[in-house]
Formats: sequence, structure tokens, C-alpha cells
Amino acid sequence: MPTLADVAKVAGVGVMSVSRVVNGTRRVTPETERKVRAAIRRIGYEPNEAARILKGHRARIIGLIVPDLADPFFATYANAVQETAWKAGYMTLMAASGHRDEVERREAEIMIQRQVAGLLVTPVGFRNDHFTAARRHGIPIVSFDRPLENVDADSLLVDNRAAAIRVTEHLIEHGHRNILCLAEDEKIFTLTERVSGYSDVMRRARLPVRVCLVGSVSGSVSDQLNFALHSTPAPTAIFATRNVIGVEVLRELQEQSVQIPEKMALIAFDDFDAAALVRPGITVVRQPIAELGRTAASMLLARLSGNGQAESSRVVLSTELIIRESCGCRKQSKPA
Amino acid sequence: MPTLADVAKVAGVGVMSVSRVVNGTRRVTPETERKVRAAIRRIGYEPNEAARILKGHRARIIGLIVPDLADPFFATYANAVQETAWKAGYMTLMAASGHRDEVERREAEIMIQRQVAGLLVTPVGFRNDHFTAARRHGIPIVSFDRPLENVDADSLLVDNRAAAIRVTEHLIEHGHRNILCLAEDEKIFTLTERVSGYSDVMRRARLPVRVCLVGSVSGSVSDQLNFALHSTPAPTAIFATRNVIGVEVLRELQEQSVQIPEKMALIAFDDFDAAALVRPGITVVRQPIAELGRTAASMLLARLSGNGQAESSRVVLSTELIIRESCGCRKQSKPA
DNA sequence: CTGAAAGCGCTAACAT
DNA sequence: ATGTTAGCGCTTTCAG
Repeated sequence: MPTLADVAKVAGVGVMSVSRVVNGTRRVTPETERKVRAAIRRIGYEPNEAARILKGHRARIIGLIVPDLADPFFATYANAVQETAWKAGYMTLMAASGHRDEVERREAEIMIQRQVAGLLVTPVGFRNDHFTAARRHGIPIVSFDRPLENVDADSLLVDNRAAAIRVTEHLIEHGHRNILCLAEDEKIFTLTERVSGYSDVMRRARLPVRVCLVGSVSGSVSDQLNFALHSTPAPTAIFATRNVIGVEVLRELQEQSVQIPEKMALIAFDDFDAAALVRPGITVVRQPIAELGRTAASMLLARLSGNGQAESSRVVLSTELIIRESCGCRKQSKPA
Repeated sequence: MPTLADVAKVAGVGVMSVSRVVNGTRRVTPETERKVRAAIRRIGYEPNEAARILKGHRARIIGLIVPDLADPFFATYANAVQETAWKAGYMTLMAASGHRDEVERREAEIMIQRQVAGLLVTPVGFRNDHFTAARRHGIPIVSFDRPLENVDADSLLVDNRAAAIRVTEHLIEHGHRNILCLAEDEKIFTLTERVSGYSDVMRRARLPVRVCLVGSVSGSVSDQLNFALHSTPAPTAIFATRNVIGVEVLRELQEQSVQIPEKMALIAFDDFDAAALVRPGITVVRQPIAELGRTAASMLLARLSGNGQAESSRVVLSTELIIRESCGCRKQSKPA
């Protein structure tokens, strides 16, 4: 592989002229520039990142850490991030933490050690010292989907509370008084927010707050749903706070031939393929995922080019309620 | 950040002893090793990759290039690859080519320049010189899902022909004589294989080969499907050769209230959420995607540790036909 | 078994 | 505007 010195020799100039042309660090005679560019083209020179990094520069790489790359939500997000970063000349080092604190921690450490220029992370845990470490190394961080407590980082969140409030109110408008809220038993910021939005509305309306947890500790969706169906008074509507829960609820209701929305109304968080394909269509909260990815990446890129504010920012985007029929609405119409 | 020299100073030994302990390159006195390890722990030393790479070593990074990271197929695959690589101590640099030849080429070039240890790629095009370049640099390549012609690389493929044959025969067994095959108009290896499997079976059975192309050039699924539905004789079964085509066909048939499978049978390639949720369930060809990802990564890792064969290998995995009801089968039963 | 020195390719700092 | 030098942290080579 040809080096910068090789280019200099071929072009008949000093190494620094070449370096300056390549990086545009300073002005150079048009004549010199021409010679250098010609030489570069002729011998096919490409700068060596490793040497640059060794000199104390940052890699033109951004590190992306998410809980699960196979989750459609994060896949769409990751794709948008990668695309945006690529356009700005950055590659993306991606890692899935598998929802595990220690894995996330180790991944962050290795990325820091690799001198990534910035970190884009959806944190799973509460111990955040690995991220404070990154900040100490001067690596900017943007947290996505969940806030990063006690760390100097920008964050891009979605207004989960508002969405949950909207959902709950919509169901109440349809006349439901017994609304079941299904959530994961793990303590994930987004789910907590959604549950809290639901609870507030119910309390304010003096309706019973019925939150039901599912997961490895609390039992399967199918089991929990069955308990609820046979309780008195039985719920007449369900708010599924997460994409996979929504899909499982749907499967279970179909299995048991429970009429939607007559016997049971349903609104789920996150749009999914099947939601538009099944009859009746499932009403969902849609997050603008690709846009979120582009925004998150842009926030980080802004920091990298030094265009950021001094203090860390917190951007909150809102969601959209996609009305289909599972909430009780008629096709293409607004609720009564 | 502490350097190797710092460790040496603290431990009271030479730098090379430290290097040897860290890399296990050669035997050292237990006493020396103890001192070095203690010092490393004490000052929190982590080796600097950049310096290592500069010395001519490869980065412990593998490059992954796929057409689209948001596509559930590639997302699941990428997740499995990343996980497998991580366990072997490698990080994963991911890039989506957006199905574009030039982008893929540039991404490969940059990865080579970054000294990735190996490349895992799902090529979109036919000009493969960027990959031969990688081979010249001694970077091993595994091509996934599609072969890489004229390049010295391992490949991991799925038996698309066999799957298509199975699908077509299954529909014929159900008594269908007019079977429509819907494919993309772009020349993608996997789709070509599927179409060819279908055609062979139809020709052998002396039935009409009816391949219908959709895409940016040929028109939307909806349009093409409408043409076909009003042709004489109208098809009574459809083979959708790709996940998104399957979903769109399903949507269109529902829209037009075409009874499945009575008026129109349907088998699609790639399983999707909705396939199991809609009534009737959609019969699909399922690829073991996560397993494919793990296998592909393992093939590359084997090369990296020098355990590979001398000549390049070509592994072909087979698929599974998930029988639901859209093909005409009864629930939980085999075809007549 | 251990240490000292050279240099990988690049750029900051200085010199011209 | 351009060239020269030193050194980033590591490992290869050669001496001890």
C-alpha cells in the first residue's frame, strides 16, 4: 500500500504538502495541489487511519450500541443512522448489548479504546460510569430512546407519556371503563413512561388502574391474558405497551376467537406489518423511526464538527396514533 | 490513557516483557508475569489498537456489507453475525449498500483501508474487482446469500432452487395448473434461482410458465396482480418469490376480497409476522436466518484463525416449508 | 529469558 | 508556501 511519503516522492514535493492537500489543512499553491492530486491518483494512495489515530486523532467511526439489532425498531433506526453517518464520511461500528448491562459496558469500553469519534447509545442499565469515562476522553455521546442519567450527553427521546395518554383517552372515549395495560416486568424507561401515562389518565377519570406485567419473572403474555380475561369485571380493552406484546396479544385473542373490538378492543405501541394486514386492522402508536435515526445521527455529527451548543440538549419527538379498527373506530373514520 | 511503557515502568521491567505477557507471544518468568499483571491492573492499561495496526497487524474488526440493514432478513442475520464475532473478540463494522453497486464498492474500499480482518458481504452487483483487491491484501471474504463470481472467497448460500421446486410441486399437488410466479425485475441471484426452480417444474409438468415481474421498471405489485387476475385463464395460485412481494400480494388480495385459498392460493418466500397472524395463515418458505448468520461468521472466523481449508468452500443450506392454510392445506395437516 | 533500538505512516511544531 | 524533524504506542529484530 502506497504511503504519503510515496506520493511526495512521485509528486516531487515534501510530505507536508501532500498531507495538507489531503486534509485541506492549509492553503497550497494550485500548482503543488495539481501535482499532488495527480500523484495520488496515479499510485492509488489512500490515507492510513491507524497512523492518524496514533497521532491522537479520532477515528472517523461512530459507535452504535442498541439492545438488539434484530428488533425491527432498532434495525430501522440503525439503518438510518448508518446511512446518515456514511454521508458525513463516518462508518458505524455496531454492537448489540442483548439487554445486558455488562455487555453494554464492555462494548462501550472497547469502542472508547478504539477511539471512536462519538457514541450513539440506547442504554439498558443504570450504572453509567462507562459513559462518564467516554466523556472524560472527550467522546461526545447521544443517548437514544432512553435518557442517560448523570452523564453529560445529548438525548433524543420520544414522548411516550403523551402517546400513552392519547391511547388511554381514546379508549375511554370509546366507552371503555376496564382497560388493561400490559407491560414488561423489566424496568425500561420507555415502558415505565407509558404505564405512567396510562395510570394518570385512569386515575384522573376515576377508573381502575390495571397494570399487568409479563416477562421472565411474571409469566407469559398468554398466561397473564387468560387470568385477566377470567377476572371480574373482565377488561374490555387492552393497551399493549410494546411491539412484541402487541403481537402476542393479537395471536392469543385470535387463538381464543375473542372478537376484536366487540369483545376486546386493542391498541398497541409500535406499528408492525401484521397490524395493517389482519382484520380488523390494529390501531397503533407509530414512532417515526427512520427520522429518529437520522436526527440522532445528526445530533452526534453536529457535536463532532463542533457545531453543538455548550450544554447538552434534550430533544423530544412526538408520535402519531394510527387509527385502524381494533380500537372500535370504523374504517377511515374518527371516534364518536 | 496509560501506555505499555507506563506499565513497564510501574512493574519495573522492560517494555518487551509487558508486550509478551499481554500477547502471550513467548514464555516469561512467572515472577515477571505476576509483576506485569499487577501493574496492568493497577493503572488500568488497555492495548492501543491503532499502534498495533500501524505495525502491520489487522484490526480485530470484521466488515459486514448488506444491501439493507432495515430489511428484517438482513437485520436478523447481522445481529447473529455481530454476536458471534463479539464472542470471538471481534467487533463489527456494518454498512448498508442500499442495493447500489458504487456504494458497496466504496464501502469495501474503506473497510480494506481500515485494515479489517475479514469481510462478510452480500454483493449486489457483478463488478467484483473491489473484492479481488481485498483478497490481494490478504483479507479473507465470505459471501452470504449470493455467490461472488471470480473471487477467491467462501460462500454460504441457501438452496433457493430446491425451495422453489418444493413450493411449485406443492401447489401442483393441490391441483393448480395456472400458477403465477411474482418476482422482482432486478437481477438478483436468489430471485433468479427461485424463478428458475419454478419454471423447471412447470415445464416438466407441461403447465404454462407465467412469470410476472414487478419493480420500478415493470410496475407495482398491485398493478401487475390486477392484470393477471383479469387475464384468461386467470391464475388460481401465486408464488411470491420475496418477503415484501408476499406482503403486498396479501394486502392486495385482502383489499379486493379475493378468498384465500379458494379463489387464489398463495405461498410466499420468507416467513413474516403477519403470515401466522392473518386468517388463513400464509404458507411460507422459512430460512434459518440466525443460524445462517452464525455459520457465516464462523466460516470467516475459521479463516482468521488460519483453520480454513486451502481452497474456498461453498456451503449450501436448505430451507423449510411452513405449511399453513393459504396453500389449500387444512390446519395442521398434510396435503392430499 | 530479557532489554534496547528502530520504525510502521502520519501530522504538530518548528524552520526556512 | 513549503520542507524537516520528532514522536504517537506498539512489535520486530537483534544483543545480551
